[in-house]
Amino acid sequence: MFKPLDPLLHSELRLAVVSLLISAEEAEFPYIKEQTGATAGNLSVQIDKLSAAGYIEVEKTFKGKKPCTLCRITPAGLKAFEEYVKALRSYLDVKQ
Amino acid sequence: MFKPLDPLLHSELRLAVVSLLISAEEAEFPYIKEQTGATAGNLSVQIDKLSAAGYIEVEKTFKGKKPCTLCRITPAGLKAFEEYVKALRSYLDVKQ
DNA sequence: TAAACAACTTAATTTTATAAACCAAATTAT
DNA sequence: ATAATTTGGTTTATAAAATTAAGTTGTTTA
Repeated sequence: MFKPLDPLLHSELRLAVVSLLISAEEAEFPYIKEQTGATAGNLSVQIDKLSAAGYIEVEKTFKGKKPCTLCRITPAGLKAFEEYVKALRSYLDVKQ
Repeated sequence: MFKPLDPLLHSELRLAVVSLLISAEEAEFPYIKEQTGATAGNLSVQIDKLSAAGYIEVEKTFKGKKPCTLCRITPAGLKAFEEYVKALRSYLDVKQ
């Protein structure tokens, strides 16, 4: 009846990050922070979790002298997102 | 960009309960328990939260001699669900 | 050169979800 | 009759998660 929802994606902030990265293909930490309205601490933690799960990849470079954290979606992340959306439909597609 | 998600509905079990009640218009505790696969304790807690928020109404009656907890969606619950789905779209509608 | 800022991370706190334990009444078995 | 089991839950305790607050490192600006 109801398909289980990937707990890693069933989180407002992590879902926003993944959604953003699917659209953007690549984004910097401050940009994600601005777009999601998250605090830096929260975002840092959630990015770590997505990265640990292999849903995104994080590259730490420099932009001139400033550190720059670049994030990208991975194929696994894209697949997980698609599965999540499919599972969600079992909750949302309700004949009223 | 990303609309906030009603935390009361952004929970796997509570979303399942509301989804079920929108389809069924009325359901008993054991039936909801079976359909969602939840434990009685967890379900009891989440039903309380939905009820406290006015998203569902809970009627305690008897079926013969056995207690029977009946749940129904309320107009507020239906509206909240619709808003939630609308908000979710801001995360899911992603042009790949 | 000291204060403020950028870009984070780590640690602490709060919130939330889940599970375990419990309760009361009814049914079934002995 | 009464002891054990089942039904239908609730309450309390624990585990996990999200969020915030504090701290770090290096940089720019006054």
